[in-house]
Amino acid sequence: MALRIYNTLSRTKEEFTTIEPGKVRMYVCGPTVYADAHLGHAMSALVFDIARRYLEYKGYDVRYVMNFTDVDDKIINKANDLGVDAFLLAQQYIDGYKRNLEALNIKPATVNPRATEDMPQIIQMIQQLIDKESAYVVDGDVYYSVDSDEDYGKLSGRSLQTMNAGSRIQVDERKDHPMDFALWKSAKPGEPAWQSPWGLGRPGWHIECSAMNMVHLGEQIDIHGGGNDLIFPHHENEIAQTESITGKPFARYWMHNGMMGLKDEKMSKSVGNMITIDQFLSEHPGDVMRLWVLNGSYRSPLTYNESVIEQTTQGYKRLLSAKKDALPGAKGLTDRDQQKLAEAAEHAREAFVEAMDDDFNTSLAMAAIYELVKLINQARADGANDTQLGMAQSVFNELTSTLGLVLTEESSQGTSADAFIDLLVALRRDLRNEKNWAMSDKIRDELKALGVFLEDSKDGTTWSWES
RNA sequence: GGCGACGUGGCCAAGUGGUAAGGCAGGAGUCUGCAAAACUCUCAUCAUGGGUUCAAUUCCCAUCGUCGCCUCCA
Repeated sequence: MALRIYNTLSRTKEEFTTIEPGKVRMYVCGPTVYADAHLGHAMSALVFDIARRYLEYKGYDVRYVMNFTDVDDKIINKANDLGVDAFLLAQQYIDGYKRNLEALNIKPATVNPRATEDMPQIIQMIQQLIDKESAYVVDGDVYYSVDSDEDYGKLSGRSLQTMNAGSRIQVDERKDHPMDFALWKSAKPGEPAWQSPWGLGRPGWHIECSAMNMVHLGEQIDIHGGGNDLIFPHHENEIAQTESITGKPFARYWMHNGMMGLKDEKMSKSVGNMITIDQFLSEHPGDVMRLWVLNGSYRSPLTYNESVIEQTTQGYKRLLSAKKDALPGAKGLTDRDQQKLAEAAEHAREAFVEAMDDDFNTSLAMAAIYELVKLINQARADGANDTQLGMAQSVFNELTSTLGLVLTEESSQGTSADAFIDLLVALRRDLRNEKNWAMSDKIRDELKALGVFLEDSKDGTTWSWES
């Protein structure tokens, strides 16, 4: 069964093949680092982490590049306001973002380039564009000429004729065409600047990504990802720049995730309606964020609200239930039932793969996992022993970890408390034997208030730290 | 104004030309001293109006509504 990916370029699902057999060159647009990252960034990072993990599960060797845009008006303005160095300010947010990604169990990228560290390649590419007459210099600024590119607009489905540039912002009179965009901006006082053939200045946003792709992945890549708000103009312009230079198709598959919304509006730094990743993770496990993304389609928008997070948390607890041990008095399944369990687990794996192969249909893949949860819990209720459960649980672990779920219970904050809890549970057992329900319930309630969760069964009591 | 996406049960959300996965919540049971968990059973005709078809939620058109992009943005 072959993996199919929805390609924004063709607006259809296409069978996935790579430039180099067994290897995937993948680039994902990372954030502009001038503020704490919010849930929209988390969504995007999770979507592509899941895609990457699945590609690796399929046996691909993935070279995964996620950049940081670290030179930009907003960073410069903020650094100037604070009176700090822009490069260091960016570094601070980069560090914070990396901590966020780690907390969300997002695998580290193979490389995290930052634009200011690939300046020679940026300048070289601009020069190549000028040499090919795809770009022109005006007073120390360099612009890309959209008229030089006959298929400009192919990603976003826009034609130059129908685009009404300048309808909302003023067009710079010095540009040949209103849609021409800056490759290089001459330095203004108080801005970081680099020496170039056109004088001191700094690069435009779009050329940075083209250059980082070139340096870290080469002229042609397999997958280029990012939020769908980047389709135009950012990715359109990346294509124009890179293909004008190489004359070859740039990325084979363009993948775009849907936007994160908050109260019927896109969550964004500029609108100010955002929940930061830090805020979210202070109240919820990282798995809940990931599960929320997995519940839907990566190309569709996601709208934040408390009740959906609550629902997701319940689903998360259900997943956790599959990992529990056999019941204390488990007698073991018959060989026949054990065989049926093994077959059902295998079936779940097949359903999972089939779902993921269809453009990463995580919603369907989760349905397969929930089926497996039910099977495991049924088997446990039917008396399966740990070995028998373990066979199905290993499939469960394989599938959930492919999606990047961690699913480890918050274990004891300090193991030193465990002995005391065991002692209380033992005392409570005696109270229950004496049918002292009032005292035993009191212990259970008060432990719960402390975050310790007791569950009684006819074979004894188990306890865990509640998350 | 242009381009694109979407509208499925109380909520989240897959999906298909032949009468609708999964999760949460709800209802009824099993188990249990109780609670919790788990398990069993139960809960929709797919925005509206037309059209094509033997048959449409799935295709086409229109209407209404929502969202994204066209400006920095994951």
